[in-house]
Amino acid sequence: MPTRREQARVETTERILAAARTQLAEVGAAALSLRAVTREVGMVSSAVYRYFPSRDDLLTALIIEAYDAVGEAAEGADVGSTGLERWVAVWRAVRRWAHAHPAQYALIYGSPVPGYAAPADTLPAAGRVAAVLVRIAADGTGARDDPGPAVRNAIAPDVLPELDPALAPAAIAAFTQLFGTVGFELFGQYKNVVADRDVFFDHVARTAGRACGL
Amino acid sequence: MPTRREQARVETTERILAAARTQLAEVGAAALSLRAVTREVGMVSSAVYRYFPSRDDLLTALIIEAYDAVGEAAEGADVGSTGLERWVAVWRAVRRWAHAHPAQYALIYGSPVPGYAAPADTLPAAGRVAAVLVRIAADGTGARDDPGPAVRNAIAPDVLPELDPALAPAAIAAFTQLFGTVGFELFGQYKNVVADRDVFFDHVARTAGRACGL
DNA sequence: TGTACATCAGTGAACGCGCGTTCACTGATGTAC
DNA sequence: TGTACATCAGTGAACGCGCGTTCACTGATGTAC
Repeated sequence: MPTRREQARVETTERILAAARTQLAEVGAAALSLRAVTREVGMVSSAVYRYFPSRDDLLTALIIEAYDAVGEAAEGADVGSTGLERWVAVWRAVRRWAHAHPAQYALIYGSPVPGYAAPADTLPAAGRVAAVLVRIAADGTGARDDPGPAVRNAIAPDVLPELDPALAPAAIAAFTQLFGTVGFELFGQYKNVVADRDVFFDHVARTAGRACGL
Repeated sequence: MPTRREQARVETTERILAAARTQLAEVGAAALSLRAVTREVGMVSSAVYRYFPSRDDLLTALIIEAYDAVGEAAEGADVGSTGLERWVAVWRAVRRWAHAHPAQYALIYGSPVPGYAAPADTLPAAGRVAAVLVRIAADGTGARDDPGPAVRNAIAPDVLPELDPALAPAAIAAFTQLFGTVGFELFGQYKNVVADRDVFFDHVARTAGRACGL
């Protein structure tokens, strides 16, 4: 059973992270300020150091949180359908999450925060969406054309062990296309270019899925 | 004939922009500081206001500069070959420019600077790379499959007047794929995933080109 | 060509502001006997 | 169950720092006559 202290610590940590998320949405990662966060929480600025040893550690926590959140969204959408339907459902879930949390999306898939180097702790969480897509592609039954040994060997060995090596380049290209499309939409590059983004996105998703043998 | 004053003004403006580019590479757009820029130029901080009315105007100038620079790189590569070769040459030029100028790339294709709204002045420069790609696709002779009226209508009208409407969705997806791939490479998402990025990139470029009827 | 005035680049001081982090402290909570 | 001590969350003051922008000024450059 957790002591009162342990309980309070968990709660306060969550309050700090929530305030940090709000700050993130308002001013972005580069301008995220510990003082503003603690002000919002209602504690004195130095108190945050009882929870996070520095600003960078708070950023790292936010990054892991965000990766886990998209990852969960993707995993949660991977139920109840098969093949191309299943693939499109996951794409849509990622997109929906991004639209609901643009600042967190920018934090993990946008330009890196200068002067901040993400530690290795973020890597497992970062791979969750890709893992879902690869799992779906691995179950595919459609046509797949082998890009040849040169391209196959361009992919890091052991990165997608469950997947037919001939499919790996297409899978990584699809992964890139997913985040590229969502990012362009979110960051305003489709202004005056793509009118109906739902339809366009679904089209891109299906095209990428077919290229992955679905 | 320009007066000494006019000449000096042009030179000083260029020195300020050059210092701003250096700053951009060091600390990123969000942290770019007028004081640091003027320090590097060797003038007093208030002097910059003779050249740019505010920090945001300096940022705008940097953005337009960057769009023009990639645009020029793309246009400069669009010579001496045809079809898929020509397409791949332009892709490579964009990638090469991005690798040479990662901070400027992040400024225009990365997450937007919070609190900064790009004015309409940036739009013409922003379209140059896309214009080159569309020109190449319009000359294509390969197979093209029509995605159907629903998807065709998802594209904003008049955005690509020179292009077969059946090709427009593929062209925009290709455009997205180009900047998505370059961005992922630059921002570290391919770490431990793509080993030979030259080969992978060329493969993606060719695949996208074929999808655009090349 | 020379003079009188207007323009404008750059200076230096000042404004009010916010930042990350350290440190000695108080008082509440938890633990061992 | 009660007491003595240890742990630790949060305080408040301070550190040294950098920021964007304004303003009155000096002195060089340009223009009109």
